[in-house]
Amino acid sequence: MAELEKRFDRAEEQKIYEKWEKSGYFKPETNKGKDKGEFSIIMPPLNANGNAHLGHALMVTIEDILIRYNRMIGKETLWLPGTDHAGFETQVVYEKVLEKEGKTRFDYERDTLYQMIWDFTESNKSNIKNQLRALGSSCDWDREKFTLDKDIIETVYKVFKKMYDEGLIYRGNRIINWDPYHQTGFSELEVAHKERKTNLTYIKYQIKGSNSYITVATTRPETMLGDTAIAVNPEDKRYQSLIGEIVILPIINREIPIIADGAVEMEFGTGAVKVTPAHDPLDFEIGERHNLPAIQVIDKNAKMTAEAGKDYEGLHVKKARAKVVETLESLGLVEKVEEITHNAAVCYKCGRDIEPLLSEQWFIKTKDLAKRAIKAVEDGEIKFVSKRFEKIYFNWMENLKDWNISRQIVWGIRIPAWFCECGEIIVSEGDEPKECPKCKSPKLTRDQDTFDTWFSSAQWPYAALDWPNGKDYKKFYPTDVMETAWDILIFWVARMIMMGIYITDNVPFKTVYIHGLIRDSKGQKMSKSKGNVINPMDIIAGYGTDALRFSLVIGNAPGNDLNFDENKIKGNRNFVTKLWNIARFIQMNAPQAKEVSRETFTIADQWILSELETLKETMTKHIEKYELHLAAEALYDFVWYKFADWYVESSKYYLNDHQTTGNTQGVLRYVLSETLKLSHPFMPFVTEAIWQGLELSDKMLIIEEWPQKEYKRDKAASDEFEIIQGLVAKIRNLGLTKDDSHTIQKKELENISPSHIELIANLARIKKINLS
RNA sequence: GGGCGCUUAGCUCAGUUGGCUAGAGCGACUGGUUUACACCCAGUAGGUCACAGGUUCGAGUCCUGUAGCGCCCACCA
Repeated sequence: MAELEKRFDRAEEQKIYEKWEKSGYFKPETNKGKDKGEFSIIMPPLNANGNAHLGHALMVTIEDILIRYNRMIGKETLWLPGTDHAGFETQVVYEKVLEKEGKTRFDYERDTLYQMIWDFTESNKSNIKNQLRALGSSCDWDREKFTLDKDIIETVYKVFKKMYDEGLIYRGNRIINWDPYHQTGFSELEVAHKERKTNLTYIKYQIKGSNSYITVATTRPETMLGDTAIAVNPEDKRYQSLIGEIVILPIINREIPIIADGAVEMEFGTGAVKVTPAHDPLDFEIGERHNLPAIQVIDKNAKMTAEAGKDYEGLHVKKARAKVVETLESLGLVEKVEEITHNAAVCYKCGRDIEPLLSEQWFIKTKDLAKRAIKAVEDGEIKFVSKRFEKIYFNWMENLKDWNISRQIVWGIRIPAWFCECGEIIVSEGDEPKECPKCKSPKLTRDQDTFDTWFSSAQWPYAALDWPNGKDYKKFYPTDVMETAWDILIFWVARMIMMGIYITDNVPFKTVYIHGLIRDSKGQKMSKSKGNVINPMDIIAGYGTDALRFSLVIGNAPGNDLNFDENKIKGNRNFVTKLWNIARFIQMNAPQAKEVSRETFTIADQWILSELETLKETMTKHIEKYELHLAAEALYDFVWYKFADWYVESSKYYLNDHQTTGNTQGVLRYVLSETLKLSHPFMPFVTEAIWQGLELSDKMLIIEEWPQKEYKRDKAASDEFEIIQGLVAKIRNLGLTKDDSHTIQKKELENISPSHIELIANLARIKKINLS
């Protein structure tokens, strides 16, 4: 047996990890035949476009704790790792790489660009996987998946076709959020809103056949070139008589009707609104209800089209806006201009303006999918930790819109649809179609677009498990826990629930554990631009993985954001060292396994064993309830303030008495080994290192059994030991030295056996206690 | 406009279904080189649990309202 070093060497962590990985214990097969059931977690696929951050560290820590605990319980435990191509996100990252070389993505052919991003992604993947290893992730790397794996794409295609055939997916020319800078459409979720001051222009439209006008207010005067109606609220008394009248659209001189629609707010502006179905989401809806034509006056580069008239064609919207206002003013049609603050739609990544415009895209009808997804949570088939996230989930699901799943980018899963000249759309889940089934023409062009990344990640739970026939799918679906951060609750979790139920007729997971965001010490979000990002690998290098993991978990209630504080890490590094030193003490003083005899337990033995039983119960209960922060706290308290401070201290006295030496050694080793098992999910490295260093068994700690109830408590003995602790503390605070003696009154020793007076003197580090 | 949180010791936060004198870590202060550990040991101080009502034998915990802070969603053109 090699002697433990003075300090736990962080470099050992890597070796321990290699041993584990080589052993195959990360695989569910480790517990095959134990008949304790299954436990599974699919790891949220990591974006393969950068390095691991502290959020990943938190995710891995929580999941790894659950996995290691369940593995020790004896369940067949699957933790499936994966990476995500992260379509648009990765493209944005990669565009920055290109920018440094003075290029843009439009400088490359589709296939070349795809290959370049592929290579970029591959190198990131291997980095990030090594970072997960450094964090101690005991996931089954042989089952790793990538969202662009062949089998995943096949699943995505199969599902797309099924949804198309069943009418849940349709292609439509609808208003979408277009990003002229990135040249792609977005779903509602990728649009951010920025408060901004802007002019609200009041424009007069002449009513046909009269000299009177109706005034509308708009922040986007240039879109008036595409107006096809004026709308007022049907309840609005001011405009009752005008409904059905025709107005002359200035500049263009188009005749458009005044219509009534309930969506119009009477309080805003003049209560009359210009309707531009092609360039405003609300107007689009009004247009649909009233069968209004949609005239596209803005193109995908945010420039005016020919429809806007030759005076405006080619002008950028901002220039066109100024020109329209100028022209209207010269015609005397601008009533007034007010400055207002409103929320402008911008790209969530770069903050540039979003242009709502008409575009052919693929949409998912979400209404029915949402209904079932809501019910599953209402019925408790899926539970959220913490429960408050259910409210957010419901709030969003009840207001869902159809989901635009097509993106005009190269990096992603290409949509398997072909268009024929005859107008037919062919969706194929497999090979490229040879000819149009309708007109038999062989001239088919494939859709250029790719899927929204979330369309594939929404399918992750069943796709990664090889739905529908895979062995893992049959055994582990639905998974037990989906663990992720709250900021992708609706992007991802909600959509997985919808897709999972639709495809498998079963929920994709039973519990959703939501963790918080990690902020800097001042509570600010970490971001590259602020320069306050902390790299978990630096923390690991400085303090060790165990200290980092423990710090991320202790005192952090599920779902709450966490302010990262290096002092906390330091404190928990000290805790790791504490455990290490307990082990060193035991190695020196109880080097061999010893049988214990229960009949001759000392009060200290009784006390620590009783406390240990309590700890086992407490920790098990907390972990089962996903209260990892409380489990960690109980562990910390036991190891430091009970085991180290009192039991190890009193063992110094008992080890010197040959009558109690053997039992004390046995109990020291026993309590240590049980403590290591209980600590292992939280601090896997140091515990395994001690376990093997002290040769506590011939198995690795990672596959030891989670501690079960073992000792019956002797309450009287434990109580007595606690009274002694109080007494000792009091005496120690008197500032006596080892040569002093101290006199105490007999009545203070009421519940203490006289045989323990020497123990008290010993713990108090004084020579002798006299009684008076 | 709708929704969700937060407000507990100087700082960062716990506090499970309402139940003993409200806890931890860090910091501060007092004392201690004790044969595992100064990345240590024994202690001390510090809180009208944001505020105001209510329910209850009992409220940090449940209800109502107020204030401050934060976040999410949303079609004020």
